[in-house]
Amino acid sequence: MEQTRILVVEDEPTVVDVVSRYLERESYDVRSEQDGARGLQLFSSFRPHLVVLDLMLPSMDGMEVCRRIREHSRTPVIMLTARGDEMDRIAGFATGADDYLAKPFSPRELVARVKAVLRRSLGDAAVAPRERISSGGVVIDPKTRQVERNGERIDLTAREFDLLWFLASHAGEVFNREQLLKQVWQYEWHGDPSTVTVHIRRLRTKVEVAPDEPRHIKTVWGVGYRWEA
Amino acid sequence: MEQTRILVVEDEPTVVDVVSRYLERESYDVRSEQDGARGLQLFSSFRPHLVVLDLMLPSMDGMEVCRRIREHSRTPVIMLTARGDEMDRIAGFATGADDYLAKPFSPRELVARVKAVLRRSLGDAAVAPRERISSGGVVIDPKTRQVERNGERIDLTAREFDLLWFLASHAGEVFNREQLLKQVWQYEWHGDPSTVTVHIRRLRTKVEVAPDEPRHIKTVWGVGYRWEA
DNA sequence: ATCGGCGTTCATTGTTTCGTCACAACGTGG
DNA sequence: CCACGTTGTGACGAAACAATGAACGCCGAT
Repeated sequence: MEQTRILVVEDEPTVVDVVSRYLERESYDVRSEQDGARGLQLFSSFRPHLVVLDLMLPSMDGMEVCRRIREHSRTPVIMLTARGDEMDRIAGFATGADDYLAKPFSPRELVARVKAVLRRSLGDAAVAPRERISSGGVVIDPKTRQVERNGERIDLTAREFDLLWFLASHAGEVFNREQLLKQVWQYEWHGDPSTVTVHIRRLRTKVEVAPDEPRHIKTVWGVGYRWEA
Repeated sequence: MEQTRILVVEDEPTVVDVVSRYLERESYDVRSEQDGARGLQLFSSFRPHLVVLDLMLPSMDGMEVCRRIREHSRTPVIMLTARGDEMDRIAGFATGADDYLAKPFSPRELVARVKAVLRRSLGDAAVAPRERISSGGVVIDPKTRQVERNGERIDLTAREFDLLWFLASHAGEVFNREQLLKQVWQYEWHGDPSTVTVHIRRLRTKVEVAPDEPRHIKTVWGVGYRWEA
């Protein structure tokens, strides 16, 4: 079981210390960084599931960090702010954080918010560890990003894998093309829904035994697609 | 199955992204527009049940948009504002918004307000999560769009499913053909009421054990149809 | 600079579904 | 029980939608 990773970017050591201890007690994998720029670096390598971000930071402030993160990821962000005027400052710009917490806050409150955000913004599937899915002879491993069918390895491209993973980890649910574009492709990207169609087709030729009579990747006419276990 | 539609008019892409994600997670049908004028256009075609509106917008500010909306519709509006003085400004003018939210707000808070306002305007049905209905041996699952009768899977087309979902989720209520056209078919569409008759028939042949002696999809003579559990 | 893989888009073809109609059957009230 | 309005039926063409095949451009590796 993969631990859920949380990145804390905060310059006050005591806050970092307290927050980390509380989060670790909930068995999250916590790492921290003291300034914005290095926080961003760690974000890339650590790939956290959630970021706790102080608004006031050396070298690059929280808003900017948040914006950079959002440029290429949907990782939820909880913003820590001082009271009053700082709150106002955020108001002008809208940072797009998933939640805000005004200092001083109780660590328990933060833990509660972290859990709520993880559950609600990413869904139970994302809070749950990313384990291998085995579905009708098809094994999908998100860690190695490898797929096997009856022991035979199947080579998928990055997009193909992401699409397959999303569908299979929401087995049974129907998604239309717009939803798939939003979920699997990067957000804020207005692509052609037919892109999805083509990727579905390529996935079928690789994953399905009989691509023209798909057993798993079903078409729901007039609606979208569904992974059927 | 008519999804509740929400229009978000907000120029900050990150806010749009976060808000959309949270609302979509509650299975609302969300669309967004970046400026006031285009927001109004989308309002006409999309016909949302609720509008989330930023006060500060390019091309036409939120208050003006709200006023225009109110000229010909009662669609509820939730207004997003920066702190303090802007809040006061709105209070002075009466914009006719149904609720206000000061930035920065947590998306959870917004979702809560959206639900509260929707409950007031549309009733509980619009807020209730779309979960599986089990009614007289028939199980209808809106997530997977699958229907079962006594464990046997029934294949329905998109329209058939939507019609069944609507009827079954309003069990006991009678609807005439006009009402069904409005509720189940696309917003504002002028079609032949006999279309409904035909779909009812097709539904019966698939869902009913004895289509000519329907147990669930009852005809109310001279009025319309009713789902009987 | 060139090549090849990948992701995207487009035009075309193939398939499913929808809406409509004419007519039959039915229920109701006179 | 007859006449009339309402509902059910079967079939068909149009429209909507999905699958396909191919081409293009981007980017990183060679």
